[in-house]
Amino acid sequence: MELPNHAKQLLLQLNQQRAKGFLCDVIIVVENALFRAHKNILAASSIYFKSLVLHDNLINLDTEMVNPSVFRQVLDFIYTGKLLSSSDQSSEQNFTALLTAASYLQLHDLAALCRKKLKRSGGKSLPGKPSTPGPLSRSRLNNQRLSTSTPAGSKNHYPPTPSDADQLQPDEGLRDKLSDDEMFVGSSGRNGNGGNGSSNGNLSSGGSAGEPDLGLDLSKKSPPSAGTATDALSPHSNSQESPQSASVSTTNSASLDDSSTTLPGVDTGSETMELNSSSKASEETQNQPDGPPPQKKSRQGARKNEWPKREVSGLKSEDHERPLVNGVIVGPKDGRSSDQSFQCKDEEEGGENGQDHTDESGQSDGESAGGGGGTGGGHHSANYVYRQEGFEPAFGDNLYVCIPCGKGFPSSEQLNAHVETHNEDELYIKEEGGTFVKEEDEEEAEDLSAPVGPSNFGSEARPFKCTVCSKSYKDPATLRQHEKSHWLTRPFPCNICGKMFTQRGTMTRHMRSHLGLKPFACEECGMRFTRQYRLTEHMRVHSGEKPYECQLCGGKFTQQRNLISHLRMHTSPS
DNA sequence: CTGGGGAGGGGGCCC
DNA sequence: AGGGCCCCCTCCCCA
Repeated sequence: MELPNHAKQLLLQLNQQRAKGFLCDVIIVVENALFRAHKNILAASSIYFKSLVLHDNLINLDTEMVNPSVFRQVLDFIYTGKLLSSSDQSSEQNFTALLTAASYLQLHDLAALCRKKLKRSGGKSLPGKPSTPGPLSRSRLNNQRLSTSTPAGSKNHYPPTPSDADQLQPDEGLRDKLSDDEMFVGSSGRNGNGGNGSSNGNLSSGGSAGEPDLGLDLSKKSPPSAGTATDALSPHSNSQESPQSASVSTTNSASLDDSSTTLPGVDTGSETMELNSSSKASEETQNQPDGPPPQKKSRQGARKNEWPKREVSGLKSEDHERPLVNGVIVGPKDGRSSDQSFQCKDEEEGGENGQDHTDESGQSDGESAGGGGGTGGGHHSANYVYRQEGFEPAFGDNLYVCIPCGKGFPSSEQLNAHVETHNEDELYIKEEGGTFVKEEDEEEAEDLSAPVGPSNFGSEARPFKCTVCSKSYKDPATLRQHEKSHWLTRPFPCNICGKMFTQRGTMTRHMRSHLGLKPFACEECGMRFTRQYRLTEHMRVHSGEKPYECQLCGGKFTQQRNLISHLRMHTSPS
């Protein structure tokens, strides 16, 4: 007995899950676009992927071999077995680029399809038989981010394979959607212009039309100096428009059960080439032993100049021994900052209690930040859930659901507005009995650290007082911002690891750390930093300035934090 | 081996 | 939204 459509339905489900980022456990970085996927699927489609995903949760692909647009098609193909080419993609160049990418990624079936297509269209410029990436290219391909820079100008040309570069033109058709401003921030090509200008208000807005439909764009600003392709990754945190779902633009929030539809995002009228079930190239390869293990990341080697030391917090390859839950490495690492479990946006997934992270928070050092949890139990009565904004396009209408009343809203703003109509008390973390357990702890911590009482910082008028902790603020916006720290559910999730934040800015900053985006460069030594403040601190290393002095021993320090830790030495009992 | 200092990095939070 | 600062963790180096 055999279920006729089993495989197809399964794939459909997987693809829908990919669209939502559900259970995705690997991120593929192509230039500055991120794609999430499932390791199993990738490993099943290519031995090359198989070797990559074995040890890494973050994979950088060679931008000379594949560009985001092409990779999107590739990923679609992997998940659907169909080659979807819309009108602007069916050009010969596109197939050539696809063929190059397929060869590079050892997607033999896809390569065969492309070759067939090119042959049919009389293409004369077939790139040679796919030369599987040998050890040489492999090492170059994998984790390219480890190199401190990409060849200048590389951002501007796609494919050229080493051997057929002359035949492969940069595919304008592919690039048309990828405006430099939107997609490339601070690549090496921008050196010298100080780059900051591009205030690409990237938090994009883009919406539909030119939206590159590539994963996350985390553009921040052009780095002041030499950048790398990886630098270019930039936060685009406006996840609202973020096209994470791009590759499979689900047309509605069809639940996972809804398997009856054809894949959303399949452009009607687009040409579809389907993979023959008989093709077996990949099958053969799958049975081969694993390829060489992906290159190990250098670990703290030359610390000074190893710039993306921690490309992906929580997704570091060293972490692969720790349990992986929904794409996020969990479990104790340093006992403090273990990532929270990926919080699935799906309503289907257990009502979002996504409170898994409470456990994590509980383990963490009890930092005062509201921690989204720590109240124990991991379940709370009031729960306002914001859909992960980055995936908004994938869900259609009413993506943001207010759990208590079940109403859906099309935007976080509307949900926010709605949430405020509820009794305020519901917004706060309560125990069953309604006491603010965590907050009490927080209060203490804050009181201890605060030189003055929480309600009177300084002498200026602070008329806006928090009803929970009685801190007061000058303006209502700040108060509202603060009050979010008391909310049960943090409204800003990281699209990559699912960690939740109370402030959007913190989340976007966090996202940059995933991507190793370091826009601030030291002119003296070239060292790069994620934040201006860090650069400022760092510059004291060069200037020799040590503004922080210990009143007890006269010791001087370049950084305040080191003075503080020094002071602890004086005050500690031992 | 250990303790202290220097420094990179992350998150929280206020402005 | 972004800047700036605080706090914490961690790693490396060195005495």
